[in-house]
Parts: sequence; C-alpha cells; structure tokens
Amino acid sequence: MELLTERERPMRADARRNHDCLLAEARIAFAKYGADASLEEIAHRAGVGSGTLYRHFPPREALLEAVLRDWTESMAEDAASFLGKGSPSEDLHAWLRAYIAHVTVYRGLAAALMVGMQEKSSALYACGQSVRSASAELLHRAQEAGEIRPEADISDVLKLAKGIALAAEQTGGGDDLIDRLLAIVVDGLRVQPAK
Amino acid sequence: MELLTERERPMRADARRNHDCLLAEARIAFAKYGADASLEEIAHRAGVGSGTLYRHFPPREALLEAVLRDWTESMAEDAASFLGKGSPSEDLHAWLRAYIAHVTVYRGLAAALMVGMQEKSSALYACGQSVRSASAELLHRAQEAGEIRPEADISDVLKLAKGIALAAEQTGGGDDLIDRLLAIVVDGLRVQPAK
DNA sequence: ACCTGAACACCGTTCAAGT
DNA sequence: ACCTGAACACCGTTCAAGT
Repeated sequence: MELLTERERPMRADARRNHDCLLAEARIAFAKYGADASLEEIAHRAGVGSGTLYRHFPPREALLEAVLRDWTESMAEDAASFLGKGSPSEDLHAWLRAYIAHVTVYRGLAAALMVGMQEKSSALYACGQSVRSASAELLHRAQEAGEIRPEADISDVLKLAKGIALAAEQTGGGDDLIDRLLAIVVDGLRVQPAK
Repeated sequence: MELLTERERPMRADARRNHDCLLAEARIAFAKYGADASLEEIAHRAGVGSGTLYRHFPPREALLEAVLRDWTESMAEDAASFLGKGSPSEDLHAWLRAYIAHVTVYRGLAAALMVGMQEKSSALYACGQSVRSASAELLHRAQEAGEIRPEADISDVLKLAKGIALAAEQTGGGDDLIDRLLAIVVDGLRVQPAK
C-alpha cells in the first residue's frame, strides 16, 4: 500500500502561483504590521482579488498557519539540540528562551498561538502540538533529574512563556525583561531544596 | 487657598445625562462583549449620536478608564486589608490573586492595562499607578521580611500577573489554572533557602 | 476549476448643520 | 455649548459573473 500523503495535491499553474505569491506577501505583511495585518492589502500586493485569498486560506488563521508551518517544524526539530548543553533545567531554560524569541517575531503571534494551541479546530493546533511534545521532552528530563517539580505541566509552562512573550510585546520591554521574567518562572518550577 | 480639584466641572444638564447614560451602557457592553465592544452600539443604546460619545470620551481608552475608575480606586484602597492576614509573602500571594481576578472581569482588559499602564499618555496610566503603588507596599513588606527576593521589581511582578490573566482569559482556563500559574510565579520570587 | 471585483455588513472617527 | 447623523475611510467576507 502506498503511503501517499495529500501534501501536494496538484494545482492549476495559475492557482499555485497565486498561492505562493500570497504566502510571500503575507510573510512580509506580518513582519511589518503584526499578525493582524490587512488581508485586503496582502491580496492586493500579491496582485490577486480579495476573493482569491479567501479561496486559498479560508479564515485568517489558515494564512498565519501556512506562514508559520516551516518555521514551527524546524523549531520542533531543533529541540533535541538543546539537550545536554548544561544541566537539564538549564537546557529547559535555554529552550524556553528560544521559544519566546520565536513567538515574538510577529506582533500578535503569541496571542494567536495562545488560543490556537488550545482549540483542536484551529489551523494552528497542529503547529502547537509538535512544539508542545518537543518541549515536553525537555521538561521531562529535568523532572527525572530531580531539578524540576514533578507536578509541573508542560501546557502550563508554555502558557507562562507565552504570557511573558505577550508582556514583552505589549510593553515594548526587550530581551532584558524577558530574561528577568523567565528566570522567575524557571526558579518557580524548581524543586525547593529544603522548604 | 482653596484646594479645588476640577473633578466636577459644571456640565449642562443634557450633557451630564448623556455622559452618565454612556457610562452605564459601556459598563453593560464591556461586561457582555469584552473591552472591545462596539462603540457605535454603546452610543446607540444610550440614545445618543455616535459623535456625542466621541465628544465625551475621545479615544476608546478614555471610556474604558472612566468605567474602571471607581473599581480601580476601591481596589487600591483595599490593598491595606491584605496585610497581616498571613505571612508577608502569603499576603502578597493573596493580593496578586485578587488583582488577577479584577483584571479578568472584562475580556481584553488585561491586554488594555498591559499597554495602558506603560504609556504615560494613556488615560489608563493613572489607574495603573495607584494600583502599582499599593502593590509595591505588599511586595516591600515581603522583601523586608526576607521572604521575597530583594531584586524583585513590582512592575515585573504585575506584568507576570497580567500575563497569567491573559493566559486564563484566552485559553478559557478557570481559577484552577490561575492558581497553578500564580503559585509557580510566587515561588520563583522567593529567596532560595540554600541553593 | 479558478479568478475577479463589486457588494455587503460592519467598524471608528470627523464634521457641517442644527438647537 | 452641545448634539445629531450623514460622510468618510477602512475593515473581512461573500458571491455572481466571467475565463
């Protein structure tokens, strides 16, 4: 039996061209205006009618998801490279820092992921899942090493990370702010030495 | 010299009535649709033209601020009542829980406060200041008692609190989620027993 | 099969005209 | 001095008509 994913259903040449053009313009627009850039302008700059954009990417989330897909996959793959650089909790810390940096590239992205990773119906859900399981691996190791509390839940940790990303994004605080807030959270996840 | 704040500049009777009507409707609309409820509908339900709303509350933030003012002031006043109920850090913890609960009453409020408390030009800035100084008092006590790290900054702490509020709001997680995340943050603020 | 672009329903904001 | 409501510029989404 042939394992044929439907990744690449054939597309009419002009449709394919429009699809790619829209993606390219969306990438630019999101970087420039944030995740809630005007869809109308994206369509216009791609040289297509607004209806065409909706044909290819029904809700706005679908467009965001398409733009994020590559980036999100490579990030999940990179997760393993964070293992063993320091102590397990240091690895987790470094990974979370990278996660926040990624989630901060587009303004509004953290908010979109916050809801998207929750709802199974969302186009962003799949993206979130691969990142989540990659993160879970790092958390798990730190827990087995006895450095991080065993009750800690990966979803909670990622929510805090996105919360930090939102705070940095909305208050204009830079990497310093992110480092300070993240340090607090990671320390809060540690097993308390004596109590 | 008379200390006469301009709190109550006289207003024409009809203007006053419209002002109050708009506030009442805004309260209802924010509760129902979140902090980004339709201004047009608020004006309509208050029985005034849309222009009248803008005359009274130039940017949307001003309307939000007006709706929040009482509530925000009473909260700052209540802060003192949190002192001495438990250990200083427990008091802080309880206060932050109350803060998050307040910031969660309207959907979108946490986000609005996150930016509003930062920009001096914002109508929400003053609101934020009184709450911030009330919070600083509680943090300070816990620091003097040697329970909370001396480097901890109140603005950072409140940003984390708002981040938690955003996470709860956007993922639909209830009080359980808030309690879990807040416990992590507060533990992260503690002075580490031995290291 | 796919695209176009006008049409629709909805925003927030401004402003000339009214009282 | 204050209010009204039409006008403006902008959204996202739909859909009949074209190729």
